[in-house]
Amino acid sequence: MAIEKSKRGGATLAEVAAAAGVSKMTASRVLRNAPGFSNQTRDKVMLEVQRLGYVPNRIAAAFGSDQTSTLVGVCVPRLTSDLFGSVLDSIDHTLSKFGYQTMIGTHEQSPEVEETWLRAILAWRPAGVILSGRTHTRGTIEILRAQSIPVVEVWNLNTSPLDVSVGFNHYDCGHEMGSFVLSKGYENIAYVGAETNAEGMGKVRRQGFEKALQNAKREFLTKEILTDRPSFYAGYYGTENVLNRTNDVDAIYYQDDTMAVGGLFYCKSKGLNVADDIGIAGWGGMEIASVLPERLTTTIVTTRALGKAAAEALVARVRNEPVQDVTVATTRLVPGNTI
Amino acid sequence: MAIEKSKRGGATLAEVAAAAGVSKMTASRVLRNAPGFSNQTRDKVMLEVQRLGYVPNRIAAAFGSDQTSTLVGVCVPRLTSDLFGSVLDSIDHTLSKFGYQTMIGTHEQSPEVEETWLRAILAWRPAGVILSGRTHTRGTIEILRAQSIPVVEVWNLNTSPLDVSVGFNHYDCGHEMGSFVLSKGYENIAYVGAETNAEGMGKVRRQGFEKALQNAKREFLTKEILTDRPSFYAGYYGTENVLNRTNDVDAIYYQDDTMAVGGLFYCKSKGLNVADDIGIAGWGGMEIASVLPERLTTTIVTTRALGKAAAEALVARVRNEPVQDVTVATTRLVPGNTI
DNA sequence: ATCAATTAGGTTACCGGTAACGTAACTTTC
DNA sequence: GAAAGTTACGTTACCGGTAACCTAATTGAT
Repeated sequence: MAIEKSKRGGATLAEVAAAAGVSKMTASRVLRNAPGFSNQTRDKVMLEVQRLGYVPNRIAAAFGSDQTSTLVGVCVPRLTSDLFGSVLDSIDHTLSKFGYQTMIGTHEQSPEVEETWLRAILAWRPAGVILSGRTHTRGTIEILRAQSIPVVEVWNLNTSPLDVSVGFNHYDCGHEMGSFVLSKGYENIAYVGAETNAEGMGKVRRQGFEKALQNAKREFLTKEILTDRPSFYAGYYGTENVLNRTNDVDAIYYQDDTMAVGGLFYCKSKGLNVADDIGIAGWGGMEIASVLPERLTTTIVTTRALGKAAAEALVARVRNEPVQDVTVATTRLVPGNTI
Repeated sequence: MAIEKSKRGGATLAEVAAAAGVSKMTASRVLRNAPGFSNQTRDKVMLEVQRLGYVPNRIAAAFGSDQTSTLVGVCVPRLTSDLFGSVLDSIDHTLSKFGYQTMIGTHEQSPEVEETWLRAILAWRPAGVILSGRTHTRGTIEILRAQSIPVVEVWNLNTSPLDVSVGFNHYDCGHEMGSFVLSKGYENIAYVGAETNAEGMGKVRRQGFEKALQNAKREFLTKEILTDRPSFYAGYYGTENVLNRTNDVDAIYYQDDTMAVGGLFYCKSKGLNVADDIGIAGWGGMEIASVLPERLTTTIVTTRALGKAAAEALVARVRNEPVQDVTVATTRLVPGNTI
């Protein structure tokens, strides 16, 4: 049974008000729980709302009020990632708890795609936007400034954010892991990552790691950065490339845990003894690690807390409440037995 | 540098029109590429659009036209799943190509949560909604019917859909896998799954599998259905429970590949010889399988094609073009060496 | 050359709420 | 007990586009 499309919707607020014997304005106040009506009036109005099956019209509401909606635009690199998925899920849950609706977009690390998305989203006069790009185009920055709209930059920690930033300190994550790997006696360390359109935060972690190497008068023996999105297979393949290139590598730092796990399986398939023959370190604390025989050395990140903090910061900005400019979400290096 | 919030936005269409020396209506026609203007006029208008940095106001547009927006609501079980993430990503890409914006929600298999989400979304007068719930509340069905809005039910194949259905035939997936596992000589088969609020489509696959067992005068030796969302560890733990319960099991059918992989690692950790001692079959064709030493026997599903088909079906419904009521997305049993 | 069809515009009214303001009845305060 | 709030409404105007309708000029066909 197909439902036919009809332009005319259901009851309007005016009809509800008329049926309840009050003015449109009073009915509006009841529905928004704005002050200025009695309990008796509320009951009358709500009865008619029920009886007529009134569905509020947020388009008209957004139009008629202050020209901003309860929509929030959220743009993440991609949806097929447990990490970003978890952040987005947490953002959406938190926002909806505050009465906002989430409009999504993906940019695959391309600032240009982010700008295109932003232009489309701004036409909806969102209450605010949450971005996750590492860098933004000049156009993105200009239109955000012109629209003077609350912006939360999430995922990466931006010390001079457009507006508010909630993120992980990727540099420190890399640096801490670099120091840790070195402290375990590894000397010839490679990096394996994957980037599609532009550099994501994996690069920053790599730079942090490199800094730790520099402090020990060392550098990456080799770097393998595939033109691909991070995945198990990308880690597998990248490791194959690295190990075919040189036999001297004794440890690999991976862009994230999916790639690390892929690399782990490549090493095992070649009969290498993980940790002894080759050390493996990842980032992200992904769930797969919980079932592997090896305990993966990685950095656990609090994605749900990050999403919640980002959404709460945005709501606070929208409400003109004081907000901390920069919030660091916690990360924790967890030594396993792969390093 | 924080951006201050201001209520007054930028230029309006009237200002653009005045600057270009035409009427509002003509400017509107240019921007929507509606017929009725000359090239010369378009150039004049577009010049002012650029110069004034005009951002179209879709809220006003939706309000002033036919009371439906270019918003589409999409509600999936959860965002932390490669499978659902991939479907959502594909839906979003396809919709945005057609000029629609995606508003998301998650229901965690709870029809009541889906209804709550739907009520909030309908206030935005979306062009249509895409649902993924296996069942809907009476309220959901009633308000969808009352609003007479295009609805695409996705993921599961619904032979009597509310409106349009695009999905996998989960029952056949299960039945096919059941027949396959039996054909390989396995006799004492267990099922391991995970459900949170309510039964998802895993149950339907299980029923299909059970039908195949019944045809061979058999049944599941035991079923382990955890109160959890499917995950690697849930599969690991569920397998532990099953194998602790009985020694007779010679194969396990899992709700999906994440659980199957978790189970695979449990079996290996106990020194079991996969395929010989215990067969393992999953569903979903998830990427992790590409790096495992074992080739997982599973059913590959075309999530991107599913999302694209669902979005295209929705757009066609919105445009009142003919749409097939029920579309089956392809699935393919891929024999590996774990069965 | 004349009439019909097409093209390029303009005019008017309206969508469904909400902000701002006004007002009458009731309550509190000194 | 009168002035000063407070409460519970109603009235008016307006948000920024678009549909529907109308007009004048141009083009095409017979």
